[in-house]
Amino acid sequence: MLDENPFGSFKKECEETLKTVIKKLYPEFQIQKLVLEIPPNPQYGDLASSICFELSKTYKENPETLASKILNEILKLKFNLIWKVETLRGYINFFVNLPKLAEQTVNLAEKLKKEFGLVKTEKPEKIIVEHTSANPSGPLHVGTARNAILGDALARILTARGHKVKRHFYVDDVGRQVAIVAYGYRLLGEPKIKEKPDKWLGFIYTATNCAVEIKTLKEKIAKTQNQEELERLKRRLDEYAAVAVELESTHKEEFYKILDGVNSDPNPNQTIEKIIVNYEKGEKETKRLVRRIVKECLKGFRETLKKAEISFDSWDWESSFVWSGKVWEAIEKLKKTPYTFTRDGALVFNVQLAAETLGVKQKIFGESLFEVPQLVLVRSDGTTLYTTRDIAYHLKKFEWADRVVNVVGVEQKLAQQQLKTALLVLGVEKALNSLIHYAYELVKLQDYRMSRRRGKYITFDELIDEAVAMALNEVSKRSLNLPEKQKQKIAKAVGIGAIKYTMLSVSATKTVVFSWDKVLNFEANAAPYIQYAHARASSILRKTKIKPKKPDYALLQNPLEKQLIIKLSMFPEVFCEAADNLKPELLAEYSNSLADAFNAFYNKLPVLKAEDKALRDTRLKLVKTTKIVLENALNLLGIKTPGKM
RNA sequence: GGGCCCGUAGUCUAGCUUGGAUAGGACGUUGGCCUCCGGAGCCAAAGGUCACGGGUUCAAAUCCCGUCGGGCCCGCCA
Repeated sequence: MLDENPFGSFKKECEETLKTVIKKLYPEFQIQKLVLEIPPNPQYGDLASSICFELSKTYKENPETLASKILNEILKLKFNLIWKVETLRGYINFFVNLPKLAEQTVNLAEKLKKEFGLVKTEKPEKIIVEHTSANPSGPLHVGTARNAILGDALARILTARGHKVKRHFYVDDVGRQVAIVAYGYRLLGEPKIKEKPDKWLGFIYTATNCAVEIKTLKEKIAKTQNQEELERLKRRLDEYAAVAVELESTHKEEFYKILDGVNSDPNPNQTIEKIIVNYEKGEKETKRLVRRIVKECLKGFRETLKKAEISFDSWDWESSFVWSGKVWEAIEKLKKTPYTFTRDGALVFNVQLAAETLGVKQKIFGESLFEVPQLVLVRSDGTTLYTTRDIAYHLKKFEWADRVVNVVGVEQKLAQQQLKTALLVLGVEKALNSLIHYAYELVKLQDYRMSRRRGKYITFDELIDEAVAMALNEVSKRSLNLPEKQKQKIAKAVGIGAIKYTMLSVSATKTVVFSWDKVLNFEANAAPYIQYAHARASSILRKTKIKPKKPDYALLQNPLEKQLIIKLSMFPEVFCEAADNLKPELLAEYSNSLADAFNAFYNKLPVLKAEDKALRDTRLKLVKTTKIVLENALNLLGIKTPGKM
């Protein structure tokens, strides 16, 4: 691995050097940690250690004296990638042998090309990445887009690391939301679907839900005496009335048909529940209706995801785990443990007791002493709940997988913890460390909260279409002589790249406040900036037929060249860290800083018109390496790198 | 009531796991740069009580305790 990681080799050498010397001078000193860090200023070297501050505690000498003693010993050793070592104010500063580092990096990149930096793990695992898994009752929106983009990047990164990765989409077809759509669709007389199906079904969902809410709220208001409660109900009714006005304006005829249907139904909620129960039973007519709707919705999802170049290996239907009896098998097994009991006809899982008995309470739920809420597994009417079915699903996942990464919103944290506990009860021991909830925060809108129920959301389609249109406009301004088809291709790469970068560059634990301005401002967004750096590198390489034969890396003396070489040499390390810690944002940030280094280099130093041939050849090598690294890095994030833009 | 997450210039954001030298970057603002490989670019300037208060340490944005703001969860919803 070290041969494939130039900067890592340098770091390793610094570590070894320090260890050797400290062991010699202070044999009894236990090195706790030997962290080498990148100094704040290049004049302090390329890597530095503050170990002397640590030593000074034990040996009561001041760090500067210790540093010079250590330096004395270091200078007796032979170096490979280390060029020189200095001390300053107690720090030991290592300077890299730049020509050597450059040569190694460039040669590796030339040899490995698309594989450069993608260092393979020593312990390949079978990993399932479950992501997106949007409820099939309406279109993907900007929130699920964040999920899809994160999940897709994680899958790409883990695959590149040498793991066997499968991407799964969990189709949540069992449950209330889909049942509501089924109800509404039936009220409409099951018409042929004309527009994009997920969008159309999203309308039916919102309209039906709205009609049911209005009816239910009116009934409650008629019965309520409590003034405060009455006010609350009236406010909600007003909200849904507003939603109704909007729905009426888009699909008037259909909306009234649904409204009338719901109003003439003596008990709509009961009708919806009946759909849920019948579907779970696998009753023929309900099955036909629901499956039809969900299939249509998934068609819409696929179309959207295809535009974003996000694909899946498996679509796992929740219902299949119910019908195959797998859910009940799991329930029966849990029933036999001491951790379940019956309450008011429902089957309840005592998560707290199970976690404590298995000794995993702290590990799963943290240090605090709080009482873990119990989990209802089976309703008193005999139907199952989401998390129950998820248990069966995960038993299946772990039959194949060594590790399961679930890209699921942070609001489901408790459910994921309860799920993990259940799996441990059922004997899936690897779930303890290998069931990973990759939690991400929600995407919010500036003025209002997104709400599927109220039909207030920005769809992934709208987002893509707007961004691509905007990009096409920009491309047309700049590259007038390109054929239309190529312009469109570039616009797609730029527009979608901008969306993906926006989602990937913010840590998953932070809420994203969505604004059109942020995504569509290509000046501010880093994706077009990075792609531009890549296009410039490509342009240089396009313009020359020179195959640099005799580069001389000692000629690279300019700080801008140095900065670029160091950045390039760090790519394998950044990649490994991103992959092993599931941190795509590291690659986003890295790509941006590499583009910075390249753009600065490009602006100041001529490549093809360099002062002499050897220098030209050497710089050409750097350009080539930059192109390779930018491609590899962005590719891991699912972002394209067009040669022209 | 309990648990978890977030708080860094006017705005957005990195760094927090593993404490280290001058807190990186972007938008916006101000001022420069196309006889030179693509100006979606480059250079420079201004802008910070790292929410607040304690503590640990030679050293705290980073670790610990507390406070305040914002969010999420604690459903026979998903």
